[in-house]
Amino acid sequence: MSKKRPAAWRSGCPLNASVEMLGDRWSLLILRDMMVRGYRTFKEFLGSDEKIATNILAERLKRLEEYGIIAAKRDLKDGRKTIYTLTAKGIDLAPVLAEMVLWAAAHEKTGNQALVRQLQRDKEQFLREIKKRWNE
Amino acid sequence: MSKKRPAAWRSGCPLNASVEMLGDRWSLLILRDMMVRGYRTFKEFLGSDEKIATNILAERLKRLEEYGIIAAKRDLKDGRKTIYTLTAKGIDLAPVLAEMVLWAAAHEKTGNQALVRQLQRDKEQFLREIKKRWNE
DNA sequence: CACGATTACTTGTGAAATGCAAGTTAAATT
DNA sequence: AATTTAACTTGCATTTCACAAGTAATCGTG
Repeated sequence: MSKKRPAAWRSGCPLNASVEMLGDRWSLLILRDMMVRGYRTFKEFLGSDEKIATNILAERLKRLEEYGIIAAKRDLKDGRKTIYTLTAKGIDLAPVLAEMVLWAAAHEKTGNQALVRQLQRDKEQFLREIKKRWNE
Repeated sequence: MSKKRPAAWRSGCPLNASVEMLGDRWSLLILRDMMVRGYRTFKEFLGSDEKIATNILAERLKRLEEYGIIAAKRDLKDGRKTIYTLTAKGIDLAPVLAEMVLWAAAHEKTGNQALVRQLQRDKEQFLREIKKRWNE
């Protein structure tokens, strides 16, 4: 029942650690939703374009929390809701997401041009804004 | 038998495109091996620390080629070998890998400190060197 | 306070991906 | 000609994923 994380990484390479934490088809999209769109609840994540299944979303949120990338706490105003937030570790993923967005936008036909142009114009400022927003 | 790539992405978001191409536990490690270590053959990839299985490696190489991230050609000196190289699209992934390495190194206990320090000292020069090396 | 709606999950089940071991083919080396 | 090497392929057990349905706690409304 309870999933165990591996006690140690497959190798000591930092890239391997990243891949073991984030190398799947959903984790980075959840973080995008938090970072760029300001999503914070289960239901909001479910509403994203990619249509994640509820059991997968629940499992990924738990994983990300175990890895210290996000934090979960009850909503004080509405006890049904869980509020998910980025930790410092999670906020530090912004440059990774930014580079992945720029790469795909440069080589594939993609939408979301507002975000892409903003990144192309001034990536550093974009990253500063995300940090600032989350440190409030 | 023959795997079909999805005709269209799950969504138009560029991050989703990146995740669909690279969001698994092996693709980025193969690219790391090419980019950082200079590996170019099936056997070299097999020798990496993370111990990929031969069928998975074959499938991933095919995928990466289909996506235009790497190119495969026969070795003219040794007809048994296939030489895998990065395309321009593949070389452009260097910033993504660099940010993932820096992130993991900042938040996890990892090895490969030589690479990490080099990136921390001067990421831009590191990226220039990779480009230069691959454009020869 | 009863009752329907909402939120965040959990469970069941079939399909697909993964991992391991072994086998195959073509080309080079001895 | 026989052996070795490189790059796969195949078979099979295990794990993960995806879809649909169900459930428990909490909330808003009459």
